[in-house]
Amino acid sequence: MQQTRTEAVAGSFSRCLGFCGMRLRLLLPGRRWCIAGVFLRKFDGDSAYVGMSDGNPELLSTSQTYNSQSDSNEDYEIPPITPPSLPEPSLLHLGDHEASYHSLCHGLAPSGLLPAYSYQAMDLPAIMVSNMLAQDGHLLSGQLPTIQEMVHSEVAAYDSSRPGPLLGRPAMLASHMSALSQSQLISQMGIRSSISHSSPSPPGSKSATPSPSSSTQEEESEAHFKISGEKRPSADPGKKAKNPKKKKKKDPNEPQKPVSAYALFFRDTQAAIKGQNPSATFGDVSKIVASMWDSLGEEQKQSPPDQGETKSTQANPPAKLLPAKQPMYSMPGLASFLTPSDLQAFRSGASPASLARTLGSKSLLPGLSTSSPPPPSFPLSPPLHQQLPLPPHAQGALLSPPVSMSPAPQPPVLPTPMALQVQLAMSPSPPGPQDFPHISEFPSGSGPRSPGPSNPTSSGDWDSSYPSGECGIGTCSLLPRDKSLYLT
DNA sequence: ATGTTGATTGTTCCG
DNA sequence: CGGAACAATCAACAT
Repeated sequence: MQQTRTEAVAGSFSRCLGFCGMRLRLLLPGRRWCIAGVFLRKFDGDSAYVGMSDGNPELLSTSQTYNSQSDSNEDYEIPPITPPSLPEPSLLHLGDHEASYHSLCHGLAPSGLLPAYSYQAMDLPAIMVSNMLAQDGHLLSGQLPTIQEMVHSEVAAYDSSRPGPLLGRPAMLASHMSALSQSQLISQMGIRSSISHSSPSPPGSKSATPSPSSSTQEEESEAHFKISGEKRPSADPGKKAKNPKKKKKKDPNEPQKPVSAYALFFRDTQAAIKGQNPSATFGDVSKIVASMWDSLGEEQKQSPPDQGETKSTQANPPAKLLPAKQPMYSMPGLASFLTPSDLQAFRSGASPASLARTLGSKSLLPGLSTSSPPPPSFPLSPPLHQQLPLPPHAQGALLSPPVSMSPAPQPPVLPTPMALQVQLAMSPSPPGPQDFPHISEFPSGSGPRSPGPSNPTSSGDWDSSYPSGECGIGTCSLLPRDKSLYLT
């Protein structure tokens, strides 16, 4: 079964003709190919979204294949998988985000099938999305659901417009949640966070008490209770006694302190983790997040946690750097790309520590420390984590199978243009030559890069299309910067 | 101590 | 008394 499904997946959309930085070239069913300029993709097991070069997401549906080949999509038996050995840190340095793609895209496996673990990864429910920026760089928060929403609601938004494949099956994997590589998580988050932050408004409006008044709290609170009819917290019974001092009521009017970087990180990450592994408890998630956090590297942690959110920081430029509408804290979330396997790794005890090690800060922050990227030693059969940052040409060689494809532009599934969130990430602190010219190209959508004309049959083509630099660390460094953004 | 999320529990009010 | 609405608490972890 696994194979079957895997195959389906591979056949449907995982032929990765090339992947570089934020661009993904995919071979679609019907021999069509597309360049996903940006993306983010969401997998709910049946489908994947890929941001198209034109900024519109492309839905790659695999459901047909699945259906035809498997009895029920709903119940996959996914045996616990042992994640392939984690890649060397060095391998990760570039590609957090590639990692996720690889899981999907490395259709190059000898058998043409994706490794089981890959398939599992795809199976996971929510992964997702990102680049919520409009082509012009505006955040699409209003148009696209936040990641969290997507994760939890399982893509409701998309589903609504798309009958078919995209059903999330959140619960399905709970028990099998499998391993996610930290790197993937991180990379995913990187992309995603921007989204989530775009809609800062806490969903839980309930707590969002707009405490109107601002006088003495006590009085106020009392008045509030009276007026609203709500009950004031009566002397807490049992639990409170337990830890009475734990929470003292704080002044509603009191300015909120900046949330710590870790908190933000947690926020972004947990959604992804949960999405993939609904059954994960808070404790589990917390541990995972902690591991990931560790993996991020001290360097970043050291940065003052006053992110953009903090007003005080506004003096700092992140805001300036970022496109207008960008949330200050636009660290791309890892969340979206979490793969089950990653979680599994964590859960399985697969030593978070080791993971952390693996994900050393450098891995995550290529841009920052592109330093010693040992030659990619990733296995031929690339396991899950083949996120390696290969030089463009190298990637081309590896990733682009000789496939002939005919250009076939596909109608964007989503109304909302996906944006290159990357821009955001990049804009802030460009360690290198980061003007991603190509980015500007993409938005045009119908540009040359688009599915049409170009006939990316050969890696060379791919390469030529995209300057080597793109795949280089510099480009990939976008993700890595995620954390930095948090910390910014 | 505070923050992260989500579930649970406890409290109060109303019909 | 049951239901609704809301607040408080808890979990693990980092700051």
